[in-house]
Amino acid sequence: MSIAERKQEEKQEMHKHILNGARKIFLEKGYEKTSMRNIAQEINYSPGSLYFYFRDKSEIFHELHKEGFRLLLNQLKVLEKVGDPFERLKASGRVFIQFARENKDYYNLMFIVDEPVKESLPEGFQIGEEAISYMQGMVKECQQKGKFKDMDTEYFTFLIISVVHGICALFCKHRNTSFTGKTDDELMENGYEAFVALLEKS
Amino acid sequence: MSIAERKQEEKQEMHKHILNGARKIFLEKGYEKTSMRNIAQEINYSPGSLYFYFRDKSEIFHELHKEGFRLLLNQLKVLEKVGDPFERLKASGRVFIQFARENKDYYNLMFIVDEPVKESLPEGFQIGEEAISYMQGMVKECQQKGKFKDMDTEYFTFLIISVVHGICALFCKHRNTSFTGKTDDELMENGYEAFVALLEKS
DNA sequence: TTGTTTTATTGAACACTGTTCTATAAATTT
DNA sequence: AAATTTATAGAACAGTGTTCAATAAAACAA
Repeated sequence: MSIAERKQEEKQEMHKHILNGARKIFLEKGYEKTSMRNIAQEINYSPGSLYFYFRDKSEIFHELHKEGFRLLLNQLKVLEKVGDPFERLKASGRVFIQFARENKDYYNLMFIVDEPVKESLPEGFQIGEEAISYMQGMVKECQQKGKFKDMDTEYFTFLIISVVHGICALFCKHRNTSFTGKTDDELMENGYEAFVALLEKS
Repeated sequence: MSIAERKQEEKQEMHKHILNGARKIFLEKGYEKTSMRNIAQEINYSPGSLYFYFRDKSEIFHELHKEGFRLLLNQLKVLEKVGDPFERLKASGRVFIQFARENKDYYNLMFIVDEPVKESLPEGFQIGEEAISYMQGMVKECQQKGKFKDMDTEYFTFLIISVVHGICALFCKHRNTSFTGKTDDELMENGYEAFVALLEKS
């Protein structure tokens, strides 16, 4: 089975190779403006060959989608050592926002563009559900320590996610140019800190 | 100049007629999946003729974009009679969320899809800036009455917009199916009320 | 080493897209 | 009645995602 193994490895390498080309183009031009021919050209392949490795364009995109989540979750992982759940919760929001700022294109692919998410739901957004229950776990911990006692756990979790996503979504669409004299970074950071201040008063 | 006037009116009617067909298709299928041929077919016209009335596809879309804003602003207008700025602010959020819920497709066209916004910026997002300064005005009023005194006006306004938009954006992408046992409506409403509760404690 | 079967790869083809342009018909003006 | 403007249609262009038959290369069987 040595040859079969090598074959499989080669196929995986080609898989990665396509993904590398696709990532570059996708992050450069976004989903809609990236064509299969663009990707093929990037790695000097024929367009048809891509379909030997991927079902369709959305499957390629979806791999990158998952990649983005892995990246984000890795950055959140360093917060595991933060003992106090409220501190951890606050820091999670900061890390999330920082991720969106530093990886605007990934964030777009992960949370804004929705073309291919619909079809590939089954295993597709499981990782998103994990993220939600991760947040919900932190909120519960906080509540066990006396914070946000009078809040419904689910609604409150949904609110927190909404706040953070709202900040990032506005940033990604650069709809926030209307705030004069403040940079995007300042708005996101201080906007979030305003929310933290509200939480702390609660 | 009577004939010229009639001509102009006829042209405006055709303009509207195209817009009506386009609105139907756009709201049915979204921006990307709507083609000029779809729109032309809807009103039994040739694709090329659309370009006699509109520069391109994005211009048609942009008219509907503005239409959505007019709709939303009309619904917000009824809140003018609410005297207390904090009550008005809270109600504005509710109206906004209700608008997104009842007009998911418009909301998508207005705040999520970004294809044509880039090019048509000049007069294009002025209406968005107005909305922001409207919000900021309310926040200022609240502050003059002693509410949120220790908050920076701009950041706090940005936060509020982020909260509301975040809730609506999650709803529009139905990314919130991961919350078991709660409907979208419940999540949006009670998620927002959780935020209101935070504001009231402040 | 042959012949046979998998495995990859290509490039043409299909049906679509937004947009442009020419030809033409209709309406208006001269 | 002739000339001119206005409006419409439909073909054409370059692009899209995707499919498919032909083919080359590699692996396996004899």
